[in-house]
Amino acid sequence: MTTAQRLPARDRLLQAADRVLFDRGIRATPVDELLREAEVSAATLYAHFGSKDALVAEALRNRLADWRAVWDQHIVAAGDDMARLLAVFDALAAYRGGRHRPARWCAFLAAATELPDAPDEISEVLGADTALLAERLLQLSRPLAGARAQDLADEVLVAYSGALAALLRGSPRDPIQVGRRLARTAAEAHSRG
Amino acid sequence: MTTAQRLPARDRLLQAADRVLFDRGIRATPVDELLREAEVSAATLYAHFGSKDALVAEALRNRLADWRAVWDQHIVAAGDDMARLLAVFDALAAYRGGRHRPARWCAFLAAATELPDAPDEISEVLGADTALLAERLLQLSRPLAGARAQDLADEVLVAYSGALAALLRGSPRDPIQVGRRLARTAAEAHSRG
DNA sequence: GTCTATAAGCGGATAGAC
DNA sequence: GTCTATCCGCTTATAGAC
Repeated sequence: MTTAQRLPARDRLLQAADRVLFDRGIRATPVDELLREAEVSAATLYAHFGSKDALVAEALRNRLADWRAVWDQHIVAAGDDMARLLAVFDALAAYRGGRHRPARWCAFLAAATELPDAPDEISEVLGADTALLAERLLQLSRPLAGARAQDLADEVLVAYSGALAALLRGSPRDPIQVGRRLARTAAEAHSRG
Repeated sequence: MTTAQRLPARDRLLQAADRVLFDRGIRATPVDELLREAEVSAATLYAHFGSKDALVAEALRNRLADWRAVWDQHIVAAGDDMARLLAVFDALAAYRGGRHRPARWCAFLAAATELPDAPDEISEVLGADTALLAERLLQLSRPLAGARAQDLADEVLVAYSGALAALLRGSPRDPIQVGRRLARTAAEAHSRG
């Protein structure tokens, strides 16, 4: 183990952004708080990113990459078609229990709500998250639902989004498991034809 | 038909708030825009409500009352237990097609995200919406799922929240119908025991 | 060259005075 | 109803430290 290294300012900023922004709220978090958390000066932030929005966008892109990787792992580890489809819920639970401080609900949907007039750079990340979900769920639905794969994929996307929104709501207690149940039942119904 | 009456300033403010706030965003809408929309002066707003937050809270309370009424009607009009449980989705579709300008997704969940440090007055309305949903869905689940009514109610709440979140996401195309399907399948599964 | 500290500009939003 | 004070948040300028 080498001595503890201090990360460069840019990385400290991204870490602080990921830690604070999606937990306490993007608009609710002033730049000064990020600067304090990251122990970085304002000049450095604007030298590296140019704006708060650009820092938000980069933090979201990193989060999407991490989420995709976690989801990948859970798909690979799954044993059959049903488990592969439901892996999105296990991945979500794992992601939220992992090294990130869990967002209050969903960083991408929160950004969409909090920043309705956000620069394209930001709305593109939500679009990319949604596209990733829609495409993968469709692929994973095919072996289970055949010609009705699109219907099943839509249903799982709604169940997944519902788990996230229910986290924000605070009810039911364990929305990710509830969403998973919902998705499993839908998949079984389509399998029976 | 009598001559068109000009509503009092307080009502014009509440109408403008309902029209603009939940469509364009609560924080994204400056007070000045509400004043222009309502054709009211700032002094009047602060005389009646005291703050923007208080106006938001009142607009949310009105919205919850209207939503409850629409849901009521759809439950009463429903023909059997299954239709009564699924009425929440038909009511949602009707509410969004009704006299309100539809919110971008959900006024209550949006308020929760946009105003994480909101005064109690505001978070209470989200709590009331969630409590209304949870209690009613549990009652409506009993005839269909018996001892497992709580599980079914949780599932419908997640499907409902997912329909709303999917509106924000922009995918799938018709999330309310997808949520309804999800809920129906869940209910059928519980009915078969 | 990278980063810090400080300060100040500036627009926008809330609130209250007149 | 108009006008204004005040505050707050984002951004930039300046000057200097490691």
